[in-house]
Amino acid sequence: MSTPLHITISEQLRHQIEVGDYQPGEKLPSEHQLMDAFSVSRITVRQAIANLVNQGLANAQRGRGVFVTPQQKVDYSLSSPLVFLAEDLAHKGITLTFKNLSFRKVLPPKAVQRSLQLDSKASVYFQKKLLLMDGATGAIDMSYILLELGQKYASQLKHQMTFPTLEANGVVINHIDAVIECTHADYEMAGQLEVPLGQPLIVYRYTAYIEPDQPILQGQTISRADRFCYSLSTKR
Amino acid sequence: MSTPLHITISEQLRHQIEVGDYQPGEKLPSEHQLMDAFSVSRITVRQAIANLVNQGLANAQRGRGVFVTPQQKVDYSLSSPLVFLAEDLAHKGITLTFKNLSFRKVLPPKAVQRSLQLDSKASVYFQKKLLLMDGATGAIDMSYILLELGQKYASQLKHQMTFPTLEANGVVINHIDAVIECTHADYEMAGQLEVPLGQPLIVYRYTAYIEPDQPILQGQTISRADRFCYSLSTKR
DNA sequence: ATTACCGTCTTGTTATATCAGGTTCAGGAA
DNA sequence: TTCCTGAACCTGATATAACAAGACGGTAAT
Repeated sequence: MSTPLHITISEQLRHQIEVGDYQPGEKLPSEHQLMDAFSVSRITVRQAIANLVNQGLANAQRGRGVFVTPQQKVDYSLSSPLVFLAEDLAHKGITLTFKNLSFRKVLPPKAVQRSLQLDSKASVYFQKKLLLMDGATGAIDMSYILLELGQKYASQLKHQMTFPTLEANGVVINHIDAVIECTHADYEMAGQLEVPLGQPLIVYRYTAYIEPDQPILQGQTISRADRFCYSLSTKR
Repeated sequence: MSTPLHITISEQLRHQIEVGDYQPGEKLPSEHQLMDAFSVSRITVRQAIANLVNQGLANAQRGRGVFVTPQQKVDYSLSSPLVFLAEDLAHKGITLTFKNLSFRKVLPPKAVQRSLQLDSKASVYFQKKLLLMDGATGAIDMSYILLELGQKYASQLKHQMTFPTLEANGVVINHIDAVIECTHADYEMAGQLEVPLGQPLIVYRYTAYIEPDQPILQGQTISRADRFCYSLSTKR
């Protein structure tokens, strides 16, 4: 027996999920039922379920059961990030809501100072927003914006996404430098985004510039990899 | 005690890794040592280590021990994907090697037929390449390319990346539509990319066009999220 | 009718135990 | 000196067991 039992079990369940034996949102058999069905111990069954959770195929809810995770991703277009994501999603029947977690004047960390080309005493506004799609957590955006802009558009920034707010107020963003990478949810992030520890998160790190080459905004959007993807078009 | 022991342990180890008590590549204490140190059972220690592995902080090697995973990512620029990645990496002292896993004429799946605007009987070339960075697995690229191009540049395509090969032969790519998303390694992918089951992978799905609006290439690069990131510049 | 409580089901945490199968290295055989 | 082998150590797989704690539904009390 070269392949472990827990792999055999999780692979079979995975197959059943993929062919639709278990529908998205449906409850999988309980640990006891699986123990009986496969004649294995609870540890083995739990390992198999952990495999599914780690693959993003299922999510366990204490006291309730293990459920098939629906696989639907929201597409965020990087080619036109200024488009109102909310409206874009509304077309697909998804409601986007915000929760302003923080909006305050701070002294930015050194790295931000550098990329925003600030002198060491300059304050900026720090904003942290939680993005909910149909009420479910989707992403957290944390960014630093030049003091004057933050001050001027404070009320709007608290209720809208940053790019559209700037755009709507005539702040023309010339270009955005960005890096996309993927990390894991640490204990803290896992709690905030309501995912199991270690689940993949997409980090979109950006710096936005206006007119000549003046950086005005720097931040990162940390999104749940099971609910977000990014699209782009590279032109020559 | 509201937070579980395994979380307490993994969080402490995580902290020690982050402050450098354990250096990248260094071996963590063995399970038995951790059992003694924290006065817990082996199951608890193993759960704690699983937490670290799931967070991409450590990797376990049977018979050898658990080691701190080095966190160094290769940056792939999407704004100029035609640049020779190999040369780009060479500047950073990283050697890029290839392994051609497959190169053959096939009838493409329906989705590819559509995006390459082919009629249902047209064959294309399918290529599958394994990308190694300093000998370590980094990514797998699978793509479908128009029959004539595949045939013409077969020998080069087997040893180089696709975009630079086309570019070097005067095939001018006009634009690339792409989507970036993040998935989990299933059992098969985990084996090919040498990561634990469920580790995050970045999927770069692309369609490349020439001249008027003629698609010539469609594929996806599946890369290890712990070793890859993508950078881009969005211009207005 | 509404609320409170309790039993049952379910997952989470943790301990103890055993065998399997890699890795490493020292010591002995060739 | 080289090679083989076995002890010691390490992680992986799996069983059994017990208690904790969240969810849920039914029943009894208000």
